[in-house]
Amino acid sequence: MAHTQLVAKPDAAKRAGDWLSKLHSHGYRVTKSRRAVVDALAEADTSLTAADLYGIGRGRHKRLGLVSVYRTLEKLEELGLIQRLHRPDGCHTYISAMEGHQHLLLCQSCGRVEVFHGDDISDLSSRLERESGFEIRDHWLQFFGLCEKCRKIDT
Amino acid sequence: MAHTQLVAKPDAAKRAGDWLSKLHSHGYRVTKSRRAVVDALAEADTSLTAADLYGIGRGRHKRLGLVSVYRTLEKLEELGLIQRLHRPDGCHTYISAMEGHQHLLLCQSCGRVEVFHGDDISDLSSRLERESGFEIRDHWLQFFGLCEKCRKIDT
DNA sequence: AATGATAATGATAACCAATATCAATAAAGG
DNA sequence: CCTTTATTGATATTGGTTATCATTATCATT
Repeated sequence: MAHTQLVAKPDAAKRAGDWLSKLHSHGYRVTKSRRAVVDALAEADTSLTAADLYGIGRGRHKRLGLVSVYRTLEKLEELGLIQRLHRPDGCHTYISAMEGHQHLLLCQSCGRVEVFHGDDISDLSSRLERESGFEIRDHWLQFFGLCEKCRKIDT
Repeated sequence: MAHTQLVAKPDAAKRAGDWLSKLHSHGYRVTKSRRAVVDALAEADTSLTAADLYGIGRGRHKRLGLVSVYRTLEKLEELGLIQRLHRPDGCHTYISAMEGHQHLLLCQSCGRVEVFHGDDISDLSSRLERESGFEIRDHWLQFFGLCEKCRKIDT
């Protein structure tokens, strides 16, 4: 197992621009609604729900509709630019996907997300395929807890 | 990492009896509705939704209501007798919890669930706590794919 | 076995995230 | 500038889950 390390997030403005050009290069139009959602999510350092993005996005584009938030997120996920997270209550939140599939550390209090590298589960995965006969297509590895700040606040 | 091994499920009738006595010993009453849900889930070899259990349970107890299914599942989970699983679409399914927290192998086609042992993520967990400052309280490790039967059927 | 306090039930309504509908609007290549 | 058509947003709808509440049934006590 390689050394585990936390990953620093790249610059938000650059990322937003990258996402918009990627949308454009795939035949999707760059609209004010999409700009608003992309900017909001690219700047975030926590995972956000569609409702969160709707609230933030309307600060930038007053006419923004909730449905457009969902549709934009759908496209961004399809292009592999963001990752949809599953919360224990069944709702979804979204974060930018830095490089392919990520393993995550989620704060149950403030929503902060840390991404980590260095855990190689491919050998576990292939062992399970051999022993179970399954063809493994996807996996989730997520840790839930309290981040450093929230540990101090929540006693 | 210890040797990974699949786990065989214990006898269904015994398990159902155990669950009912555990409910009783915790001050919960043993009703026909709860019997129906408990029996249905204890016999299952796949994960089931609340609606599934409602359908199966009504074969045993005609008056069974969907709400009682949810309430029974809530109690069983509270007592650590079953485990609630999170599907990518946000819905929930339920399986019997054999021994504490389980790591899972889920068939995306038929719902079959295999439990496996031998993956020790406690060292990964404690390493992440040191490096991130998080206090880790829970985790998910789930693999999704096709079981042996469904691989053959779905080409 | 009968009683009674109260946990549990189930029909119904309510809730909420997510999706479908559809006429009106705006992006972007020509 | 202009036309095509992808996109928008208000609204209605879906589907899983939870809340409400009068009625019923469990089970320790008698």
